[in-house]
Amino acid sequence: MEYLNDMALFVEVVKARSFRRAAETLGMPNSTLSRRIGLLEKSIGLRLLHRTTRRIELTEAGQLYYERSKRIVEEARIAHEQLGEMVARPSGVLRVSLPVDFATTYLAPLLPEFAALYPGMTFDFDLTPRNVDLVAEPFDLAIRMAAPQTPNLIARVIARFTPRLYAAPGYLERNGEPHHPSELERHECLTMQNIGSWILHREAETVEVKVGSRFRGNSVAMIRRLATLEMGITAIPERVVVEELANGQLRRILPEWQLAPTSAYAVTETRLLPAKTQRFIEFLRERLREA
Amino acid sequence: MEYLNDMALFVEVVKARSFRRAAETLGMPNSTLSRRIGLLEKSIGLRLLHRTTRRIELTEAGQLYYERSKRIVEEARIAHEQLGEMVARPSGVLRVSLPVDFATTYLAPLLPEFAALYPGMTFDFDLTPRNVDLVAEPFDLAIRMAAPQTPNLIARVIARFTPRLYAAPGYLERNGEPHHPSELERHECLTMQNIGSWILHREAETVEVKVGSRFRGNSVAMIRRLATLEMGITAIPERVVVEELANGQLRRILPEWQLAPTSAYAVTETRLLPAKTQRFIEFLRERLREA
DNA sequence: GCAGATTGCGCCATTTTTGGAATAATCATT
DNA sequence: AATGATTATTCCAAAAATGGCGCAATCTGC
Repeated sequence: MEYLNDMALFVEVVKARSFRRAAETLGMPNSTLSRRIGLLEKSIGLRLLHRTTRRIELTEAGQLYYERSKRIVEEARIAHEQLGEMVARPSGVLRVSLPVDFATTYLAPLLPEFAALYPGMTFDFDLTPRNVDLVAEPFDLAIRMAAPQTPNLIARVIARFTPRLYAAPGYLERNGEPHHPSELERHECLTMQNIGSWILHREAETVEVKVGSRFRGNSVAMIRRLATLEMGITAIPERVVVEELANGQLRRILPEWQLAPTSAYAVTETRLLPAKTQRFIEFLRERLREA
Repeated sequence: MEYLNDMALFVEVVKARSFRRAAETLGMPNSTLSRRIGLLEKSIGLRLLHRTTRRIELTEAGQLYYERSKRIVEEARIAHEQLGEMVARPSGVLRVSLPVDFATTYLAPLLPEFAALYPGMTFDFDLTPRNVDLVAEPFDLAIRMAAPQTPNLIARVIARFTPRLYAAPGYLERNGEPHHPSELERHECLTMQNIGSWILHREAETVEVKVGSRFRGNSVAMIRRLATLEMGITAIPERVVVEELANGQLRRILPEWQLAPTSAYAVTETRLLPAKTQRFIEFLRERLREA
């Protein structure tokens, strides 16, 4: 079963009708070519071509073998070219698993442009909080808000978020506006699940404050809604609340302070990705570098 | 263009749904298999299968590649099996170039049996005294009465002839019967072209006698005919004149003496022969060992 | 004819590939 | 949860393939 490469060499020799020319087009020394063909013949126990130094002629067996081989080699070449196209030209269905919030806030606005860029692509988004199994399920890509600790998964940062603090004017009127992070501990701080404290930065200064409230959720949209409903202070990237800021539903507080940046990751099972996936990640990185 | 073998390995891995099992059926260490598949993936720039240590799953690219590859590999396997059959089961046309005398005297009687042995074979005999070019002309085999001095031609002895001396009774009556080789010089000795002397053996004794006559020919049949027509003494293998001996046309003389054996050769362009040629040579060697 | 050019093949130092053992990682079972 | 079994991958010494080079043989242009 180790004769398949030699088959391709044989086809090339027959096509070129010469060892030397075949070796040239193949980019290999003719000593190698000659030996490989000789070994192929020995392995099947038949001489495939009569050779003089000036001319080569197919034997009966060689004729038969060539007729079959050239088709086989050609088909193999096509199969590889097709794969090559997958690497070069984005097409087909891109299956992405990603969090709802990321999809609606960050991805959705970018999609029309990306889709227009690559007309051959279609999209299949699975908006789910769970961490899908990239190996078992047919996803090309997952977007995660935290780097996966699983080994043999490749994670690339596609966006860095710097959450800042926002609250509804009504909430601030009722509870007062904090002027230093330390004051946050006595406020309602709307946080995502599993978050116990905020680490706040101002220039080189860093303050960690324990935060908490009666409301927690795993949805940024939910947190934001709670904030506009004057339920508390939230730490959230600016882009998420740009509309609420514009119409006055929310107002930034402690404007000199910001939280430690968090990142969004494009997670894949491998680095050897088809073009559709590569371009998508590339595009997101470019557009979301500093979100 | 060096990925064709790896394609076969990939197909095997997919079929076995496991590297280990595939390596087993392929008879290779799984370390090699793993590395080869990995290199294949790297060379095309796409991952073909998602692997955990427990399960193998095709990627989209892998699925596509497998669909194409399995057909290609299967066809290649069939092509090789077909060649294998050419080695194993003799079939097709056997083209032989051989001398007329060998054909009529030695080969013809054997042909019915050989032809019956291999019904798939047909025969094309070219009876010619010239030395055909085995490389340029489509002959599978040439039978020669002398070893070719050309290199890169393979000659196998298929028969050894021990010529003995015969003459027609009428000739002997007229010219007397010699009782020692030395007497031959004054006889009409019918020889093949280019033969100047006979080397005669009796036990360990050797005598060389200059021979010659008014008749020479390159045909044994011609020489034999001249002998029966009482034109002289001839040195010829017994089998050639068995009929003439039986009906008294010829008689053996100097019965204790015989000429140096000569050989008939099966000459081919290579040792890598299809079954039809191999079996033919084999058959001739068996039946003509001591002619 | 004859000389130069071309071609296939054998030889051997060098590079590449291989294969067994160790390692990492996953799944089933307790 | 933890253990044990199974499996893919990595590492490194050993084996194999490679590729200039020279040789022998042949063909082409003069």
